[in-house]
Amino acid sequence: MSFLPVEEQLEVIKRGTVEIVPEDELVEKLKKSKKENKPLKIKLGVDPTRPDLHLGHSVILRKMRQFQDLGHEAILIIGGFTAMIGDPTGQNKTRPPLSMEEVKENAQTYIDQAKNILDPEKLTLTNNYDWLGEMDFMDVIKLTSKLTVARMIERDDFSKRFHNNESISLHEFLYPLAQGQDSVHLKSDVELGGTDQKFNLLVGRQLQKEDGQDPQVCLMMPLLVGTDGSRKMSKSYDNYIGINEEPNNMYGKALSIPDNLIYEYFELVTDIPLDELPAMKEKAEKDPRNAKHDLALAIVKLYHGEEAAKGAKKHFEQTVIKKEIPDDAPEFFVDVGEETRLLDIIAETGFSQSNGQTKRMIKQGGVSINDKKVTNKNHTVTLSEGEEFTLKVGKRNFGIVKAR
RNA sequence: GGGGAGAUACCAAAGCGGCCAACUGGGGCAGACUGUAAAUCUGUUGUCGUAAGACUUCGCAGGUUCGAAUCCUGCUCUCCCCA
Repeated sequence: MSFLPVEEQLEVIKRGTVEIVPEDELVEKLKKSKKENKPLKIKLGVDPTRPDLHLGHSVILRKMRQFQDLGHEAILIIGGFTAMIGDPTGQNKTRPPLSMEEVKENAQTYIDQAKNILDPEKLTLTNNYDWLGEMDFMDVIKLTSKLTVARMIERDDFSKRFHNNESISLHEFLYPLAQGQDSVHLKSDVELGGTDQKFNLLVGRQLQKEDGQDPQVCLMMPLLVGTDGSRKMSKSYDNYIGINEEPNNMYGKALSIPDNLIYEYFELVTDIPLDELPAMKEKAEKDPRNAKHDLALAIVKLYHGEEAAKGAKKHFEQTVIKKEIPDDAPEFFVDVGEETRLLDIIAETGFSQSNGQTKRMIKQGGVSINDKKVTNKNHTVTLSEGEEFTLKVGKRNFGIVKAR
């Protein structure tokens, strides 16, 4: 295949990118690749510890996809070996190491999900266990001699933990070296990572240089801010939008982001064309309400298709804006003529964690039957043949209860 | 190797023999409001029970006591200082 002009490639590559270190080397590599008609090796290491991918992960995976579309070679490294060490990056705690079995399982789920974003046909998959597992103690010691302790504790998260009197296990220091060794092994041209990975990516550069290789270019993507608008998107903060999430949830969550994030999301997690971005930016400022609906629609469409996206929009309008019962409310059944406690019905639906919580919600006016608030926590219902009612529990749990 | 400090509910952090299911903040949940599942304000926040109440929870295992998150013993883990 023939490559696009370097300028055009660069434009795509720089979409949403925070930093390219160093940019001129990237330009050189692109020129050379075009001239020799040889794709660049784009490396992305992933940790198979958290199998549920969300939009935060998608930022980097999408960048990887863009490189694929430009004709370069995407190499996904499953950190099988490194996961068994436990990556400390961005954590304030030591991560528990995983077993071989868990790694395999997680890696598979990861890949299955990543294939929603990457082009599986053009993807090279590797596992760093294959080469890191081969190293003997001497090799490891030689590797450690290439970085000083002072340099190591420069790293943001290490220095924070160090100053907060939190534990840092020695093996965690080996993580950046292991990751860097991956680059040496693969002779990667570019490594992708979040801004929190900068240190690790730079170690890769250094090790490649020492090995006499042309060092990789480090490309940092921003950490996507989560739906809470303040912290990075993460499962543990519960501010994430999962890529496997149900369309309705996905849509609603997308709408809950603060207005000032609308544009960023367009740029980083949707595929709207580059030349439409400026118009979106303007819309996000002038008409945030509609821009956000466009965004939610675009996101759901990306993972579930157009139909589902429209359905999610409708669902949202019904339940949240008009506060009506959605078309797709699940059904529950009670026995005909049997006096049944509402408490038990709700327990059946799974809308509440415990009877205590249900009682609390009733007390606070969070439960209604046919749009009428239930005030008595011992409320009972008796349905005759063919009778039914709509049940609302909390903000967004709807159900239809029928006699059986 | 020696000395010291600490481990409390989802997180942070009070409590230091009964009034503790445990102050407070964050988070969560609910209500009001809103273009929104945002922001704000208010309420609420172990499980079971109609209720009275019962049960489980304060690192783990035992013990003292009428009674322990609080006292004692052992264990595990973490941090600091010295070597």
